[in-house]
Amino acid sequence: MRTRGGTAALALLNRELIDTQSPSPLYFQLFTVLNDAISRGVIANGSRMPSEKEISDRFEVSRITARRTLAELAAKGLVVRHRGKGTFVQHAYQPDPIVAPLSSMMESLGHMGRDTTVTLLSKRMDTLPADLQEVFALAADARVCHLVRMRSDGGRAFGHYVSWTPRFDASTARKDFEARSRMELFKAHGIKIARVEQYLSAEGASPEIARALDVTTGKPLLKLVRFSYDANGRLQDHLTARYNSDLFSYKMEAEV
Amino acid sequence: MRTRGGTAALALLNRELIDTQSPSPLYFQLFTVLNDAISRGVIANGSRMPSEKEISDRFEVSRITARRTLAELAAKGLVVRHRGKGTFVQHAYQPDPIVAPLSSMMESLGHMGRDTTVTLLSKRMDTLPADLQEVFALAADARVCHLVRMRSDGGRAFGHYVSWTPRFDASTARKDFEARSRMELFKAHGIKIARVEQYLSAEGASPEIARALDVTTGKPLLKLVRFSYDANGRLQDHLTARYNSDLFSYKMEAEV
DNA sequence: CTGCAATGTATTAATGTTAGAACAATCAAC
DNA sequence: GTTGATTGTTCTAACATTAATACATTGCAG
Repeated sequence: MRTRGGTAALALLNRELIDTQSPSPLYFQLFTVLNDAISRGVIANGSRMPSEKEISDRFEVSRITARRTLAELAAKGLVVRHRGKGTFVQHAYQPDPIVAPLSSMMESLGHMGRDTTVTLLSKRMDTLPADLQEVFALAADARVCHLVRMRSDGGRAFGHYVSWTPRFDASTARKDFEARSRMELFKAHGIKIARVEQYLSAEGASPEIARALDVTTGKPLLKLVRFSYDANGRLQDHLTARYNSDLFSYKMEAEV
Repeated sequence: MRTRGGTAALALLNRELIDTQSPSPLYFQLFTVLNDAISRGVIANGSRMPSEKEISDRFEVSRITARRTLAELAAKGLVVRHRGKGTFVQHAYQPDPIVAPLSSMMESLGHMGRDTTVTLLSKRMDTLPADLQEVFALAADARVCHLVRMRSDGGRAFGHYVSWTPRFDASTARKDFEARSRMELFKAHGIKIARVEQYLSAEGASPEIARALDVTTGKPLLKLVRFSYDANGRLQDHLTARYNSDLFSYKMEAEV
């Protein structure tokens, strides 16, 4: 589906990707473009980056801007620079992005032949945010189990989950949330999910989520919102997942 | 699924949404936040915006920055400002975002009870970009039908499509591409699609696509890439769709 | 009319971004 | 060694962003 490290692919990195009219600094736009290209493997690990002059010519920016861009990449550790030699990608490289089947429950990340781990970032009983109170049809002061989790692959976080589950209580151990699947936890709490509704969209990373996923604020993320209902049509769980789409994408296959 | 114009929803617009450390100007981050809030109806049409002072307090920015933000919104025509009175949302309001079923072919936008129209932006026979040459397994100099289309609802563009279809030729009229469904066109050209593969991810709007969809450059878009194969497993069509997720999202429902 | 809230205007200042230019230092190829 | 390419350093300059402060103008409630 995609080439890796081909010089031809570099041709796709052109002037069209940055916008002189945008209020966002040029060096930062360029940084975003090259950062993504490196972390997706479009520019192969170990290969030479375009020189300051090449960048300044190709993207029609000053050498100052090209230089600043490479300096930011170097500061982030994605490239190393050597006077007289050039700039080289040095990137703890990750394998192909994870492609998950968009199945109904999608808690089946295990069977992708990839070991992913879950980290519990926060767990507390709290009142629902205003926009969820009506969909849960609970009292405004009801305390609901609120989880923030993160899913990683090879030490690199690619998914961020925020969930609200009224029937979960404070008793469940932290380890259970990390080790046991969500479906197991539902079952353990006597919750039977009969129907799920999922919405897919895109959203820029908020500062908090950007920190968790180690991306820049505002980076486009794939967003999934899932409502899980029991047999009585009662909402039992609300999940908002956000994925770094450099590392993760959903796949759907169908015979027609 | 979402509240509209509730004052409670305004509480979600807080300091957490902007990032002082980001190289992107504060006024522009704030503009993005408020722009999205307005165009999604979180701040209702006709309602009063927070005053310069309220914004400057809530987001912890100077009045200058708050002012600049409101000025940008006014310049874009989303709000009107009156000295002594305040700033008011004046927005040709669109109804609820389109929610499309994520079915295998998804050319069935018609049955959402919404009239959407397709505009052909460009049609030409051209050579494939480097990254597609290998997946199509065609000669580098082969000329393939390249379409750029746009889908709108009520005059507002929400989807942008780029497609490559070797079997399409120059003979098909522009009107056919706008009026007839993609499946009909496939059939008319003797193409039988047997299997599709779709990938969902997120991507920032490039300057070109930002213009077409009337959004700011870099705005997170929902991206769908579809490979359509015939019964022989031969790739017959490649489609890249990008959606403004303020106006459009995919929905999946499943009984468990 | 008065007072308050809101936007409009102006000034000053610190800091960041972008560009252009010149020169130094390093490396590799010849 | 010489040459060319590349990064490193140092200037100048123009412009944008952000903040703090003060004051003017308008609309409205009392």
